[in-house]
Amino acid sequence: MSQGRLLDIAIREFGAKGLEGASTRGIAAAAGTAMSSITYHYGGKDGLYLAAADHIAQHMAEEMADALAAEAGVGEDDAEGARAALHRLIGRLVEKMAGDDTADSSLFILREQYSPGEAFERIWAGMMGQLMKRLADLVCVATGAPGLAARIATVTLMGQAMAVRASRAAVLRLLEVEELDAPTLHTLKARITSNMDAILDRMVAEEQQ
Amino acid sequence: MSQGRLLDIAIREFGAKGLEGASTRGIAAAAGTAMSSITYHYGGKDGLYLAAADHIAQHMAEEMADALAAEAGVGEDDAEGARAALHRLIGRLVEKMAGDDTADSSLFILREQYSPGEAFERIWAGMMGQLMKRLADLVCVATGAPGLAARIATVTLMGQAMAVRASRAAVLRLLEVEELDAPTLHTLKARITSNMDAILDRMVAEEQQ
DNA sequence: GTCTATACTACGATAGAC
DNA sequence: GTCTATCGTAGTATAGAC
Repeated sequence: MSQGRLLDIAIREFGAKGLEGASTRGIAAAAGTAMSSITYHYGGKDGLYLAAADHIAQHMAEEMADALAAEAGVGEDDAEGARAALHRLIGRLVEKMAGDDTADSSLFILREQYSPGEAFERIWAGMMGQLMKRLADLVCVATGAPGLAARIATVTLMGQAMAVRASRAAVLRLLEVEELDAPTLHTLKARITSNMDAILDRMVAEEQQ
Repeated sequence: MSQGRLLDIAIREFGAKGLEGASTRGIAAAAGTAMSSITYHYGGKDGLYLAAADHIAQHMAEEMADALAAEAGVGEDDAEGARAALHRLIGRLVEKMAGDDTADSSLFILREQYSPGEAFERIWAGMMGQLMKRLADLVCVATGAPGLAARIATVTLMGQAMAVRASRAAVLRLLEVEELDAPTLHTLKARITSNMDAILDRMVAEEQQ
């Protein structure tokens, strides 16, 4: 029995039904194993839930690792370098949010944010916090805005990337498409990139006035 | 037994655990009534779920009704009027998303968008679709951008407003606050408003070039 | 390590008292 | 209309075979 496969199924089930709502029987059955193997490997339902959170954090860290590493060299006063780094990171984020493979883990995270517990702690510590703080630092360097203003702007940048994931069905309805096809995604990415430049330019102007 | 109160509790439970995960026993107990009264009033679990969706649609329609009505008079070529209307509508949306009273229904809607069914149909038809299409029309008038470009821009505007709701815990962590207090919310609203102007200005420039 | 068997609790639906 | 009682099913945990 592959533990990775069991964790993927657990993420899907916990994401869809929550810790209480999902059943270890259902998860075990979907993974083609006995329920008691969950007890053996993870100590029970709660242990499986935390292991699922760790699995998400690890997977996301791997997905963003190269993108984060590539931007590690941006200096304190390299505004253009910071902006280019933001373009790459937000662009990567939009692609991830648009892809189908983030659906299950996104729902898991969305729910965990609704009532944050130990699982959110691990996801934040594992990857999410690192990424968001890095984005905020880059906004700082790109605009010269103070920390708090940069962090608030970061929230609005991330929100644009997350819209296609959190509000997928509504977005598809509004755009009158069946799925997020390549041309639509390309147009959306271009819009978000252009928005980001417009926002950063305005923040630079606000700092200078 | 107040049916409104039962539906509020149902929205909370269904939002947290999903249709399968939530239990009619738990919902009835929280509402201080017998489980069989759900069967009597709504025919069963599925009926209660759809009634909860209708309740959300009705409540949101009431909350946004005056804001939508006030913008109904914006003409076809009134770019400034359209921009002012966008400011008011998005501002209202940010406040709603920041408030605690949208937490339960937001989670219900987020989950329903993950695997849309009859319940999403009703929420979209009842309010959400109307609001998003109106926003897109206003972006059209404000920028002169064609329909598809305006709808895609609308997605990015809505995303900024929804970030504080969908990613609440992460936002609080990044901003290093315990809750979304008035000064923080004010700063965020100002940022989103300013972002919107920057985006719309850029779209106007893109159309003219 | 993975399975079956079992004990106990909680689920949704329904029938019927009032 | 709202309640209690009951049925069949499905849940977690655990013990123990292999």
